[in-house]
Amino acid sequence: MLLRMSTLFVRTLREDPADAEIPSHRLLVRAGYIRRAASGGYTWLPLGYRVFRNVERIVREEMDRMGAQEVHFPSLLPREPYETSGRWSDYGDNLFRLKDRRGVDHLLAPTHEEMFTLLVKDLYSSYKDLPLWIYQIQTKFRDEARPRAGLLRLREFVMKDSYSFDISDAGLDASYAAHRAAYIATFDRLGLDYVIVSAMSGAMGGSRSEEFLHPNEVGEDSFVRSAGEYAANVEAVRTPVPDPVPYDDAPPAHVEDTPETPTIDTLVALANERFSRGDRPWSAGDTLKNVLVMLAHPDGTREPLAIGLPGDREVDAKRLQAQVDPATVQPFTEADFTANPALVKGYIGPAALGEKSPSGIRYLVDPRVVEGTRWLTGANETGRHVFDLVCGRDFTPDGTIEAAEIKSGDQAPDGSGPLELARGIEIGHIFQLGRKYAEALDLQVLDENGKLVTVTMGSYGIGVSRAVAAIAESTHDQAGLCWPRGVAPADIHVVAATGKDPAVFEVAQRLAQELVDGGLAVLYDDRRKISPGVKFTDAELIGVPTIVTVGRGLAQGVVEVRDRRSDQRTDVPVVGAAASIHQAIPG
RNA sequence: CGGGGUGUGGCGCAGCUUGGUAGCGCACUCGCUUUGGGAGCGAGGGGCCGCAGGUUCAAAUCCUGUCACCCCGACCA
Repeated sequence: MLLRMSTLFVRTLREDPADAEIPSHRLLVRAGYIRRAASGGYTWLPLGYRVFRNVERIVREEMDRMGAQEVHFPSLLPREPYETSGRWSDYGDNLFRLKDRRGVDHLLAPTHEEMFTLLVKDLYSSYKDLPLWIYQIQTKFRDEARPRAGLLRLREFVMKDSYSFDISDAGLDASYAAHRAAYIATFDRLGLDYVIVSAMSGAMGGSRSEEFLHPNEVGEDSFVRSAGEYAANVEAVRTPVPDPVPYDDAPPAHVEDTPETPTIDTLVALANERFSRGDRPWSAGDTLKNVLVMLAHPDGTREPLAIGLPGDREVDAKRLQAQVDPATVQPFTEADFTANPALVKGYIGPAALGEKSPSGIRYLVDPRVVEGTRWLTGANETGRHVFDLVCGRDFTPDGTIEAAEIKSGDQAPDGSGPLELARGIEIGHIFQLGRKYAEALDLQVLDENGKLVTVTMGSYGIGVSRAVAAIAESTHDQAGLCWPRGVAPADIHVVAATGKDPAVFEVAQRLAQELVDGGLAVLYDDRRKISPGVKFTDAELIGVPTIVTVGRGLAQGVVEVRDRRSDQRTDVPVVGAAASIHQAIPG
């Protein structure tokens, strides 16, 4: 394949586009790979589409290699299956809904669980047909509230989604493991770093779910990892539970006047001023903060919930939400306080909380609040707090909840050391769906005893367009893009480093053609009247892994071969140059 | 949905405060020169100033409304 710069449909930009902030977005636009066509929608230009197709090809090859079979669904789908599964409404505003000319509802598919399930139901009815792994590489539509960062979050994007169908839980485990291995192989080939983090699996719980995150500060997913093996989505982090503390020697709880202390900060300051203790000053971690929220359940009922946590931590809204799903968390309003007179805002203490308390409000505490721990907390009277309130002696919560924020330095639950917080781009997600869709859509097969059993499923996604952005994000440098071999738009970029000398063009042209004949994809800068400087900067911006410069070296009978990433340069003789260049390229 | 910001040629921007019929750099076209690190000179083409109302003799500029886009947050396989 020979691409000539003189005719290639591309225009490189000298300046960064104003709306691009992150490197992949900036450089993909500047180098002429993509153009914005809509909010959350990008056009692939020839260079970009070549990269896209390379990524797609690698994903496809690894899916085929594991034994999955490719199918292809429409994106425009009827409402009915999604109505049956509940997702027509559950998916919320992110679902693109539309009507046809007869007023019939349709949607643009955000994922295809329903259709895959129905397809299998349509064709298969025996355990002998399973396991089955099928996948597609498809355009997906999601009406994202806020598309952002170029290709990172789109409203129309390409995803590889595959689905496994098994008769048993053990079979699902095996299908899941097979996908996990295929994903590892895929991302390794793409040259993308990743961490595999355990993820929350939503309302059903219990099922296994892991995300492949490419660690990068522009990513939208927060995760934690330890120096050891441990890595997890922030929502999925379990707090190590401390051992109970003996409290025989603990003084009895005592209520003190603490005027004007509605916040943790003011309380700690006052405690140190008036109630200083010998061994160490009071700190936020000595206090027990009680936060109220209102849960809205899917059936429309509302339930107040009190969360007790050490005063040096905030409630993490995402972690809390993940814990209470499918209910949603709403703020506790002034009206709610009025409706619960037992709650004294700013001075709420355990005595007023709990299902057996006067308020009847369910009271869940952070796992660190174990038996024997003693706390400085609200006394349920304005301007008063209680000291030395011992958990298990003076109050008993209704249970624990993982809602406190994770802090860098917290211990990993598996004992592998302190956690570090990081950001990542979600490039893959594997998920044991279980029987949710099979039950909703009635996918059953006969087992070996002739009995109907419900099939268990897994779903597995790779964001193809997002992977392009992630690769650009992780490989670029100051001068431009810097593609790994395998996804680059070409193998070799041949630069005729002059605007006029016909001999240079002749040699460059011949060399480019020889490389093409050898099976390589070559981008050849054959532009006349373009100064060498421009060609060099363009080559660096475009980021083909090997740049061959034909120019003044010709006088000595050599051309320069340069590695884009390391900038290492070698002169090779013109005679036999194609062969030696080809040989030097791995793969 | 909350907060912030921006809409002027393909791209990046100035002009707006203080109304007078649109400008700069890059890119593009033509000519001459130049040719190993975003060349020089000269001559050109291209913009109903996001849209709709209003004020005014006159609106890119002032007023009202509206739309779009970007960033932060909320939300989100």
